[in-house]
Amino acid sequence: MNVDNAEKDITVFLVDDHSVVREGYRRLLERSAGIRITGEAANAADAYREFQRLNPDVVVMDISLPDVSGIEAMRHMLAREPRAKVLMFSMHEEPIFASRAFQAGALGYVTKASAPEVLVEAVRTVAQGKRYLSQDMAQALALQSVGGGEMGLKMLSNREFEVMRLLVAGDTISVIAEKLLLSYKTVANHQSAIRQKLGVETSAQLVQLAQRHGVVGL
Amino acid sequence: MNVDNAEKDITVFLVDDHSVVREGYRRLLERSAGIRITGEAANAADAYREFQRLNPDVVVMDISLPDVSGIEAMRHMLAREPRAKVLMFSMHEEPIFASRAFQAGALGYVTKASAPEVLVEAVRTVAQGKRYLSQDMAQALALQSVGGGEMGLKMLSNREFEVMRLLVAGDTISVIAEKLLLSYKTVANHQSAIRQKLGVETSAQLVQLAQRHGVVGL
DNA sequence: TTCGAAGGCGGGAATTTTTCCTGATGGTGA
DNA sequence: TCACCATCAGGAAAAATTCCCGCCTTCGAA
Repeated sequence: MNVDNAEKDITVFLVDDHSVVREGYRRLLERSAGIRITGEAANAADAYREFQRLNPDVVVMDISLPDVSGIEAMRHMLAREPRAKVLMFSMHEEPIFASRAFQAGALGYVTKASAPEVLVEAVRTVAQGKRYLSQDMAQALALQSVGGGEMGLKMLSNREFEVMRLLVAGDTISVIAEKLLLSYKTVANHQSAIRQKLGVETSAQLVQLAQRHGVVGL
Repeated sequence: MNVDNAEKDITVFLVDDHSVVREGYRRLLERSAGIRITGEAANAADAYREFQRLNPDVVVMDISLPDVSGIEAMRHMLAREPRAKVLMFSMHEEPIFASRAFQAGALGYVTKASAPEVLVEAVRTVAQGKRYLSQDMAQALALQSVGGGEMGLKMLSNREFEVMRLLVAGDTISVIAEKLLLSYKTVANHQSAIRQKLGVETSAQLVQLAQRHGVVGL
């Protein structure tokens, strides 16, 4: 924290809806030399606004946010500032989430189950503009691509995937429309497309399929 | 530990599988006077062993653990030491979790979405042997009991239960009607009754509720 | 640069599903 | 016996879903 380092400090912006978890990030990262927390947000809307104002080196973003998903929030940021470096930090161990995150432009993906040092390591790596993938996730992703695994969910577009997750979570069409700022009709149409693409007839089947592929929470 | 403080400090034992989250607990609680972290564990097995050794005043336990659930772990502890004070700290906003936690003997339940001070407050309250329930959860639990909510699959008639299982299994109304030798209308009407009695709006919610109650296989 | 494919959005109309109300039947316990 | 409830099912109305369409925007290939 002396002046020499100040210009080299990596500024980090935290996005997570659980304040206790943010405390955890903060403590871990601030204990590491050359890393400084420059701000926090608990939801996507705040995150986007603060991100523009602070222009941090790295955004550490949880996937599960109260309003829209962290992946959506990241997309939003990247649309405005394509050089933003986003590190996704999620409780989801399922490779599909990492896959989606990278596809949407994330530079890194780390699960919360990882050792604390992994997060620090990931932040440093991402700050340099390099990709980072935690060990366990790399393993899982590799196995997935080899095994050919879950054909189904891959054919969903981003929007469809988003809608599917909320449907599986139990949200009604109306609630989803509100959350995603879409019309009821659009969401209903997405739902039809999802059912068709995945070849399911009932919501229960959709839930089961999603659960088999590990798309459980948010 | 000198004698003066030892008898006044509240000793807290943390159980959570995410180390970053444990850091968050630790930071928050240690910043509060009169609270001391005496140990940590990342899974139920370790938690149980350490609990016996350390005999802390309060156990702060996450519900989601890698091996068995935090509720099971708590049950285990209470079997050995009925006076153990366990504060459940979970990401689940659904009242069913709080309900089950209290039923199993928890003294407190706080969601991770709560403000940090709430956790500290809860630890102090629980340490005194008093129950603690976070504001949002109290609200949800109250509404649930008033609204008749998901008191249980018990209020379903035999026929309704039968239909529910098939619905959860993914069968369409038509298929169920065939299997049970009923008219489409009858099954559809049963479905309506089921939804109403269980207080769910979507099939996905129904599946989740059924799964929580262990109606998974057949 | 132009073109076409694809994703995303949402309206309209037809169709299907769900809800709500009603009545009939048979069993059960007070 | 009688009240009650589970079960079954039909009709009508309401809601959800599907299928079709058109309009944008983006993006990569020609």
